[in-house]
Amino acid sequence: MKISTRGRYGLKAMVDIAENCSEGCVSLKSIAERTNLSESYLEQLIASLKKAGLVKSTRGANGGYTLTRPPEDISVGDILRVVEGPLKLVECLSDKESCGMGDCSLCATRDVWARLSESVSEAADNISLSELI
Amino acid sequence: MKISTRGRYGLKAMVDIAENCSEGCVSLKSIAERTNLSESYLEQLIASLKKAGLVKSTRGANGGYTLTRPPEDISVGDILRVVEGPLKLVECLSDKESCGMGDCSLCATRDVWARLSESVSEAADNISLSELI
DNA sequence: CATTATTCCGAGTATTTTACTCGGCATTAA
DNA sequence: TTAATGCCGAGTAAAATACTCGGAATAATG
Repeated sequence: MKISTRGRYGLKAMVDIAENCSEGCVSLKSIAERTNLSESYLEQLIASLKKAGLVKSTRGANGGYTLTRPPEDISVGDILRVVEGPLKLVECLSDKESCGMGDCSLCATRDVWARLSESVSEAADNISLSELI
Repeated sequence: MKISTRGRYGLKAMVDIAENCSEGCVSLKSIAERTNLSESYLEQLIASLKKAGLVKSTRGANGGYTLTRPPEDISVGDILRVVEGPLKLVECLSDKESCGMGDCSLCATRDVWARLSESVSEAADNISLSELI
């Protein structure tokens, strides 16, 4: 039960953007340099973040990325859901069809996963990006 | 960020044992039949649970497994730690060496993972096996 | 207008992890 | 002695992860 590099790098990238976007925007290259992460891989992650509306971009020379909202309005949960997918510890909490035949709401253990997932989710929603800079 | 089959099946198996071990012990085969999981795969998981002291076995004909403690004294956290490994969302919380060079306690995001991990852990420790039967 | 810095896009690939399977030995009840 | 079980170690197929790469589109700058 680990967070993948998408989650780890994605959060690092967002922290970096938040820390450096005060004047204009930050280029992918500079993010990669500061965070010491692969530029091409970061590109993918930031594409997701952009699609989800957490960052916006300007193209061309001097282009780059900025946050769309102030860091206090962006939670770790917002970020993780974008780069990691739903904060649910088992598939069947997001997708009812996924638990094979039978009604998975009858499964004794399902409620366990729901409670654990809820607890991560809540914790993640209660940490804002502004706390990390 | 998903629980693997080890976690899912492991918990199911423990619930099954708890539900059926009242008179003597339950065989691997019967667990596999009731839970509809692969016998040989379950064997591995139960081996871990045994090694960790959550179940004990008797060999030979009529053998099988039982809990070592009453189900109210076994938490979901106990079980998950055995089959899934430490309930830490990133490696560097269990193994300091794992975060490459540099002191990872300085990493701004580390505390995030610590808080989220703590929150899963706490939730898991507060659900006992007896609640699931 | 040419050049350069940048984002954007889609596809491809190597590595790692997961999720198993299998064969055979060891032990014990009947 | 036989049959039912647990025990052990190794092997393997599939899936997911963690990337890389090449090139097109866009915009500032000289």
